Amino acid sequence: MDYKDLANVIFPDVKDISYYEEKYPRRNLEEGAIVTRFAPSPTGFVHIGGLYQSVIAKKMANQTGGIFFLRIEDTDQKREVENGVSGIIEALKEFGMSPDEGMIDEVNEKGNYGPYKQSLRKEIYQAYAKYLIEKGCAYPCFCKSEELDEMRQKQEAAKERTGYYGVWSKCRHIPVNEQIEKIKNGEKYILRFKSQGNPEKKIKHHDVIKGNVDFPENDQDIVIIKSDGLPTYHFAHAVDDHLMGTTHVIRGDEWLSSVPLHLQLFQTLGFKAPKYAHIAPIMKEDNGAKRKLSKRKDPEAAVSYYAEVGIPELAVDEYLLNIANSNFEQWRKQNPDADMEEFELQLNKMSVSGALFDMVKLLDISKRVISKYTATEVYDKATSWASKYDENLKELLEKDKEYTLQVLGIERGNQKPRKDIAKWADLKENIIYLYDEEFFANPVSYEFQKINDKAEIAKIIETYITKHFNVEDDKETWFNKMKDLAEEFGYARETKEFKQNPENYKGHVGDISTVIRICLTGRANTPDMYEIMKVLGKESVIKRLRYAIK
RNA sequence: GGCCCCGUGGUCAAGCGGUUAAGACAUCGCCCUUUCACGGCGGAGACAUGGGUUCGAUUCCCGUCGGGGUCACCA
Repeated sequence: MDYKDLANVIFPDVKDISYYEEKYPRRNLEEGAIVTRFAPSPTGFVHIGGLYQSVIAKKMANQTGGIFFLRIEDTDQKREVENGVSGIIEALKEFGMSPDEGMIDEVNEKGNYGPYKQSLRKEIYQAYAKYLIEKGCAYPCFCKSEELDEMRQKQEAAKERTGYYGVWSKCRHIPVNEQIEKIKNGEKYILRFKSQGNPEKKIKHHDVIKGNVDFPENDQDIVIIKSDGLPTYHFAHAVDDHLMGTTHVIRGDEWLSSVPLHLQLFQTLGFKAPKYAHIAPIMKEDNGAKRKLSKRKDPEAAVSYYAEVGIPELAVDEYLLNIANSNFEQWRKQNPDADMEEFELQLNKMSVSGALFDMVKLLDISKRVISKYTATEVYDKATSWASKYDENLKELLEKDKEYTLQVLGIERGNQKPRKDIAKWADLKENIIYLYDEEFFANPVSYEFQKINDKAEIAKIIETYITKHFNVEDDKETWFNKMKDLAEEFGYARETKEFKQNPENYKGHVGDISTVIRICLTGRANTPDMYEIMKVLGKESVIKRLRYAIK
């Protein structure tokens, strides 16, 4: 009885690995092309950190003429969620991170290296597990979980390293014929890797992001095939990334300490190891302590949150890119209109430690992104957001599309577009007063500022309406009339004049225009009033002004 | 606790033996402006700490402190 017999008892029916080696030939890509992937569990939930990884992975693949693929890691049935795969695919799509290969919906996929869902690759893993058994590099372990727990407790009590290794790995030393006998007797078992590592020795590893990291060699006989016949993450990672031709494993840095194990796995399987790029997580400050953005505690951890509040996907992508390479913002400043794709991301410039998530900065980026949109783009994007999250806004926008486009076009498209909308959820408050029905239906109470004498205000307004106001005026004329009005009431035509000789005036043109602004809009702060009057039109302007002083 | 990683302004970060220690966001002031937003200019604000090494350390080494990760039949 030898390893070969053992292997045949355990996996009588699986194919030889040569079958898979031929079925999935090396990819024929140019030198330097990066093949990488996003490999989430199908929980239906995409964490901002997952998006972050995808942004980086996709960018690296695109930049080098490589491939970015999506692999679903569903080897833990306990975590299975209904429609978990499509949720991920949809999210990636929204953020422009659709993969080149992999799952395209709940059941279908594209690409020649599939299946891209691990539960469908069971016999592939088993073939390689069989290969390891034959080589004497893997063995069945009959320990029960209670035994394992007990062992761990002993180790802890003795202040020894925990785990299945060295003298603790009792099943490792069971003779082959006994192993076969136990299996034939129906004893339950799982498969473990027979580690050849020596923790006294160090391995040198160069991580693309973290740089040089030295670890003790791995000597843990980790589980490779679980009792349900599915592989553990570690084993699946080695087999899949080998077969799928992954050149760079870009993943969260919680995996960094598994590198010695993974390297060992690749080596004993006879695979060429990929390069590793371990990404620091996005953190959040919590009572003075730092922790990863948490799915349970932090709404902004979910990628869906950004859609809900109406932050454009592009803004989120750019923010993430900015965390990845801080020189992105310099590049953006020099190339304000360039596509994000043109920026060249460098993995080795990434920070080795986790950045605190900065919503304020994201919103700042978002303001810039939105300020660049045309009125039509704002209309389309805002309407699509509103149709999901704000029916009232949707109605408002759609009631008179032409009018809305004018409203959205105020101070837009020029050299210095307004940067006052950070997210679609802010839009309604920003424009609602420009709609007459809303304006008259919900009169806001406001306070006049410098000029607050009712009679004086009425006189100013009446004079403006009868003597000066004309929607046909060009901006300069309009502006001069405002100054004329100021002068008539004893206010300086120019702010500067007033500042130089305040004793000569009751105030300056700004005080007069503020009166009109407040009467017209109910607000002290608005975009350019000339443009607003143009959009409102003659009738509305007069109606509003009269209404205010009646 | 063992192992590993990290510690530059409030935040993100350049710099990596000799710098007036960049820049962005936030903040404050001024300018621009009929208001606001934008934009422009300027201010305040940092090398965790103690020892070395060195002519000279933010940069190199060690300790301390602080932060993070990891030690599953989860990924």
